[in-house]
Amino acid sequence: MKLVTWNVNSLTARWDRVAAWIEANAPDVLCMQETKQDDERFPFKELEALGYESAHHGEGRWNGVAIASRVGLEGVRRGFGTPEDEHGARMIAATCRGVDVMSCYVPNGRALDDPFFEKKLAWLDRLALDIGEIPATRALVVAGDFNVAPADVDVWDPAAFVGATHVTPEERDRVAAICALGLDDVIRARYGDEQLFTWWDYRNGAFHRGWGLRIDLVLCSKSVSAALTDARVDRDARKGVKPSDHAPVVIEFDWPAAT
DNA sequence: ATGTCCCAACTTTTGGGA
Repeated sequence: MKLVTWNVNSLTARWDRVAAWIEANAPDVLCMQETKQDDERFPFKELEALGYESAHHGEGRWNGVAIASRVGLEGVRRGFGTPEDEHGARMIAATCRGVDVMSCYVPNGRALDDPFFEKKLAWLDRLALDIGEIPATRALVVAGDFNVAPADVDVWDPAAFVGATHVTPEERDRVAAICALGLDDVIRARYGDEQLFTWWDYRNGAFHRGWGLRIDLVLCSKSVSAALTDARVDRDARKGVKPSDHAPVVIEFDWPAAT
């Protein structure tokens, strides 16, 4: 099974590229963030023509998350059903061939002294509560744009981020707490100390200068990570005409798992 | 330090957000 997470930065602006990427890569499950559109514009029919059923949690101009699947899509849940939902359409969950999948767009936080930073922390706390205890038999993948670089190796220049969001102990502790529920950051587990990024600012030629962050994560429960056969970042998708500022993160795992 | 992109609207230019 091939599962992908990709912050597309407007599915309206990105549809041609996303469609071409789907055709070239044939994911079984595609989690998207920042669709930036309402259900009226969401390409349900176009995705269906490509073989996917999809579920969207959108709000229009901002945010918006989706899951497209060609291996089933059951038990769709939009948002947490708690006050943290006021921070926007940022979480959608569904079960795809027995794997519980969450597509998340964590609030950016803006700046350390901005009220939105505390809301970001609260949102991450809510995500941890929503995940809760993970039974050993449960297959769960929590994927998306976390807007947190889990460690300094995930930052092109840690000195440039002193005093900024995405790198603080408060944010990193919360991501670590989510992993401590029983989820593996499978890219980091696979690449050791190697530096690799999933996001590069549009400004300043950041992509070509290698100024990036690894903020898009795929966190897998033990039953999934034990079946993992590949995990990678499709950096090439950040190249070319009208790219998203994020690259897709791709994982593959044997599923149903070998017994 | 801020050179880009995307969206909406009091829309052809500006402001907000990332």
